[in-house]
Amino acid sequence: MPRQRDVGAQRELLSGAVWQVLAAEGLPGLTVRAVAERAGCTTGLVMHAFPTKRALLLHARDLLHQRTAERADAAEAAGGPPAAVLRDVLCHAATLTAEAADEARVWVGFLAAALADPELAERHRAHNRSFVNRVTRLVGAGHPRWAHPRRERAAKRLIALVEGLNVLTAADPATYPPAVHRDAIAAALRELEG
Amino acid sequence: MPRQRDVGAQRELLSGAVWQVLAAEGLPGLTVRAVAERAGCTTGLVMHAFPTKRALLLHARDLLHQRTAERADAAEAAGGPPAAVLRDVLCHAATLTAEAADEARVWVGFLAAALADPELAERHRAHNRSFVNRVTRLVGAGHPRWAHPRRERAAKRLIALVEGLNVLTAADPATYPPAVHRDAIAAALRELEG
DNA sequence: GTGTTACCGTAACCGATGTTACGGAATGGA
DNA sequence: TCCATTCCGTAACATCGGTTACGGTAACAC
Repeated sequence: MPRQRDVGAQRELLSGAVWQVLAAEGLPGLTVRAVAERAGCTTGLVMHAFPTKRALLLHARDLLHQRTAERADAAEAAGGPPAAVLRDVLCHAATLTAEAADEARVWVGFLAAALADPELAERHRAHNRSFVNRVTRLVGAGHPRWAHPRRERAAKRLIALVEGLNVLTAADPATYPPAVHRDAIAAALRELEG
Repeated sequence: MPRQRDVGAQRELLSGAVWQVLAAEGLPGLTVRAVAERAGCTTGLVMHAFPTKRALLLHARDLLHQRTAERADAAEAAGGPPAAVLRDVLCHAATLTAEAADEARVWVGFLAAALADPELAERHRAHNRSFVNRVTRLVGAGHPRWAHPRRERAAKRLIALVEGLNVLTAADPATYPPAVHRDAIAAALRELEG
């Protein structure tokens, strides 16, 4: 039984390379060769770790979802008053750091790819809906008297605001610095409370 | 002097074909051949109307900007109380119709392309900034006492909300029907007035 | 140390894509 | 009617991208 490999670790490494390429070169630059180069290997390893390029993209998409969900879980687990938890979760989804800016560019790349790939689109919807559910729950924690539809509408507004800022920031960071994100989130939450 | 052509009309036709391909096939499907087929011609005409594929994209992008600006101008020209004008302009930017849904998908395609093309990115920023200026002006019409920075922050929040909804709707129209757009715009404007 | 076996780098293949060059066809004037 | 000239479809070219197949190489068992 000769040398063994850790397929899971390889796939995570390659998914990370996918993110880097998407952040640096955009969707048109996302080739198997570019991913291999970022990962420090050749296309041979890539095509042995994944049956096809689409499988690589799907894995990278799912892993991104998982990572962001973990961060949101952590923000929730920190506890505190409902309004503060909601604010923290939204801030973790916003573009307040350089890494978050990269992530926003990656997110746009995946979104554009999803508009041409039903399976990728399905993952996108599943991810976004689970985020809507999370924020709906957090809104409900601060407003127990509100009926579910009202909570959900408020959640969708909050998410749209944050994702819109992320998308706009991806193409024009100078116009949408972190202060704009913070101000927008604060204003939206103020409206929710008042 | 043999047959003459209307180069401008050809370019507009081809730009329309670019939008159709982008809406139907997404950015990966946007090839010169696909555009030619949509336009009912061959790649020969395309490459005679534009020196290169990038020039075609830039023209299509600019034309899209121009059309949306014209619609906003029309909404403004209709007149009425400042709050109503602002609401109408935002509603024209939102995804309330099937054509608007196509447009949102096209917008995502251009955005993803812009993240890999500095010139396309420059056009995107110019367009978005002019929209920020427009909305800032409309906010100011309803709130003459507000200083410019406050108007601009409010405008950026409104635009982020609408664009976020558009982007999310492009991938998941069922979760973000027109009613959600209308509700979000109404709530944001209510907060602005109150 | 040696043999066996899984791993992966190399390199080729094939379709697709942007771009170019040529030639036929259609138009407007003489 | 015929010609000259512009336009654009055809088809080829070079390159690139995803995928595949082969062969060397490195690790583990004995």
